Amino acid sequence: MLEKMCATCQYNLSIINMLKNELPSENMIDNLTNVFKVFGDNTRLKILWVLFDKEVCVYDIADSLNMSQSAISHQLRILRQARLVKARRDGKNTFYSLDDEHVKRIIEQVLIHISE
Amino acid sequence: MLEKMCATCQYNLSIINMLKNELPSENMIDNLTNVFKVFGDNTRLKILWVLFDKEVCVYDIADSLNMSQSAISHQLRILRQARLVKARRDGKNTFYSLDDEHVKRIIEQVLIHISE
DNA sequence: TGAACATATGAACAATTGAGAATGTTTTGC
DNA sequence: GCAAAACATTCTCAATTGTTCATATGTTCA
Repeated sequence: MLEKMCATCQYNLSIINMLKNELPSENMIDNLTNVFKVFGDNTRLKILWVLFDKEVCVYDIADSLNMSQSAISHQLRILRQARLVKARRDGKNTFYSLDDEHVKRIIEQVLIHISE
Repeated sequence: MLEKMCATCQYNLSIINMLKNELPSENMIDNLTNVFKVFGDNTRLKILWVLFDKEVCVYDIADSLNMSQSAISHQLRILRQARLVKARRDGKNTFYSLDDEHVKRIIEQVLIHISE
């Protein structure tokens, strides 16, 4: 299946190859685990899922997950700080969406892992 | 940069595209977050880093991370249960290595995310 | 301006988690 | 068989984390 890698794959691999021979700094490890910790919560992962292909306001996220507005708002702040989602205010509503394509790619890789 | 995706990239994207339109089951979410939780700890991430390109026994992992054998063993069990590392006994030693290439790919994606 | 709606924040509490200490289990060499 | 080496496991405690409840902030419109 891996006959020939495209530029994207090669670029990605090069990043990890650069680092594989030495332990990264404690700071780099912190940055990495902090991102993983943000993904490691059911509520946050569901929020990301809701935002996969559309922009949604806080109330609608809470509604579709059947949770309180407060709980969702708290988690959205954590997701925002990790730069996984971005917010856009429109009148009384704040609409959230994924900050970049990496979010999908990260979840994608874990999905591939558990589906084997 | 994304001129044309290779088979690997397309396969990967197809997995997430399949799922994006509906909330996954609670069970699927649990499986996903459990993997993220395992990655979300400094000690475990460093262990994975040590194992990136070689097989290492418990004592040597503890030594290179300057931590107790007990702490390392504890985390290795969690990594084993998540199928991120595998163990091979050779006499008195147990050698650990990454269970598959996904481990690298998962960390790789997060590295790409934080390096932007 | 003030009521109504949408969202954010703070404090408190319960649940989870990582590390250390002590102990248990396997394996090797004598 | 026994001692030593290499790991694994159990228990406990301190620290972190997610949720709820109450309250604050911000926005629109009459």
